[in-house]
Amino acid sequence: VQRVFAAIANLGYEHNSIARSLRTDRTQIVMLMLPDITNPFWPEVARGIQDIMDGAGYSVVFANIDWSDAREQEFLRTAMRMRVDGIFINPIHVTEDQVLATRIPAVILGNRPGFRKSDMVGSDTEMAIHKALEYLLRLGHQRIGLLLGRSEVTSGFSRQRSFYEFFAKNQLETHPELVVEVTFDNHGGERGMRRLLELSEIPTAVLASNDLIALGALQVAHEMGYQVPKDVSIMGIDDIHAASLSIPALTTMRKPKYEIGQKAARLLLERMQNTNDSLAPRISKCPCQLVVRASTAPPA
Amino acid sequence: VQRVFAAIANLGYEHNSIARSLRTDRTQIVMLMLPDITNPFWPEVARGIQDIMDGAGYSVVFANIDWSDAREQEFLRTAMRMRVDGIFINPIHVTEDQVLATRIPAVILGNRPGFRKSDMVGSDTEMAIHKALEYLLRLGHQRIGLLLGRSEVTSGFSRQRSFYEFFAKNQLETHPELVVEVTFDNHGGERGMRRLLELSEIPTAVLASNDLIALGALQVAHEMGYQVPKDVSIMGIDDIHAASLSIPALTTMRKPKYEIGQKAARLLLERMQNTNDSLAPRISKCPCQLVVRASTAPPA
DNA sequence: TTGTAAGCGTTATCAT
DNA sequence: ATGATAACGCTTACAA
Repeated sequence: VQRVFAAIANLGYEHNSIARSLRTDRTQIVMLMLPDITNPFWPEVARGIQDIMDGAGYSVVFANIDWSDAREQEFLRTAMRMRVDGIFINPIHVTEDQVLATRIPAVILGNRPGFRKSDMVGSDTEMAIHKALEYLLRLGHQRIGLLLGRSEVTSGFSRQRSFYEFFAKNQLETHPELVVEVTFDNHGGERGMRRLLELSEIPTAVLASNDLIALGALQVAHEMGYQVPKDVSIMGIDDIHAASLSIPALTTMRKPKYEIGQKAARLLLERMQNTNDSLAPRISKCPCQLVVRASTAPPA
Repeated sequence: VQRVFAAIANLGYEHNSIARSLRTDRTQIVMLMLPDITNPFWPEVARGIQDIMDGAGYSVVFANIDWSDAREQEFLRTAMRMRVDGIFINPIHVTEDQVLATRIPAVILGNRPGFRKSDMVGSDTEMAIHKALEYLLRLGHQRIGLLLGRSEVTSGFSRQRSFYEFFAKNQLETHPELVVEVTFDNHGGERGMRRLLELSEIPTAVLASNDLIALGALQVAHEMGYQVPKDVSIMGIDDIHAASLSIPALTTMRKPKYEIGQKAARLLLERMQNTNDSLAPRISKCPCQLVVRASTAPPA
């Protein structure tokens, strides 16, 4: 018997998980669908997911959607074909019905008001914006610009609403010309900041929807001869790695990326266990944390 | 018959690729094994790989090794268990024999002298260093520091050799104290740069093994009150996205990341077709390109 | 052309 | 306990 085992080991035999999957209808594979693997925000949540899923015996497979509608649809079908046991998705074009139609347990990454029957884990964007504006106000800023990331997804709008809510609550006057809608990357930040700095009266501080945008804004401010934070403060949201490397280093609201990943993984594991049981959908919004670095200061 | 098809479509039926794989012994899945999904270098080569593999009907699965020996071994076994049709790997601890033992067609990403029987596609590091040093020399720099990324892998050593070769060829005197070995991340760059700037006579230019290191160095130079590039020039290698966002933007050697991915994918496809045929191992080193930005200038 | 049956490597079930 | 056998859903080879 021992010799048989030895022989088995020597021949490099690996259990055929294909056959097992055919029999058990479980693949021990989950798919993580992301709009853009290039965005430095995701790798860390991916790591949180992986660390939990690994422990539960699952392999995590990444799908790179690249903001494409067709690819997102296609990967949803691929997930069905592969018979993956679960899905993590930051949905862009896809609707909740389409996700549910796969009949694969899924957890939504991010805030998607349209997904009411699904587990969802994101960060508390409203709170992040509130805290950020509060901080800028405390520094003495009154004239605050907003570089508002905008995509097909609704989160852009909710950010805008948070912004106006805060202004109303603090009895500050709003300046519509200080709110600029931009794409979610650094090009958007560059274009948006250029517009803000071409105003006759520029803002004393600028808050961006994410760090990529803020970094683009920083770059443009520098090019146009403005000193940050002396002439204008700039602040981001996310706390991606690059935010600590810029000069000046970026003040930002840190999202608990790793924890988001962990929490999502735990939700999916539960969901996969209670298969026929109708577990109520849970949504969790992780709190953000102010990280003060060098890109913000009191107005001149 | 049409009604049957309609019913099939409505029920969201997807072909069971598990059963097919069991029968055909092909999964149409390839695995991409990376040491650190967080490093902004990889996403773009991943995209090159995906675009080609997608076209050939393969799904690309990412494995995040996280620099861990155990995980690397484990994922190699997972690849066998999953019966993936091919592997892309940037190997860290794993030997060529271990990869060959899986009997899965593989392409090596990067330069690994130890892998003599495998297809390999990386960038021409020697040439990159040569071109970089040549450029700094042309600017008038004589006293050049080197922040040498160091890992278990041998590429660090070959970079060091390129460095000394270049100095010998140009009859420049070498200063051993100007060569500092650091880890491959921005912390390494910070620590290394601090050491260089604490020397009684600091270098007029610093070349780093990658952009992450260079960005860390930039940060420290700024903290310690040195102006870049006036007081000291800093240069990186890779041209990651963040390199264009730093202030000053980083001069660097651009590696053709997307093309590397494409070429690797094409090699793997060939290798998977000529299964029993003994195709000779091909190694390709993609040329790097100088990208001049704002972090380099003639010495004061 | 159309249809039938064997077989892929497991796991689960049912006898022994 | 131990061992034989059916079944998972597909592909393919062969028969009608």
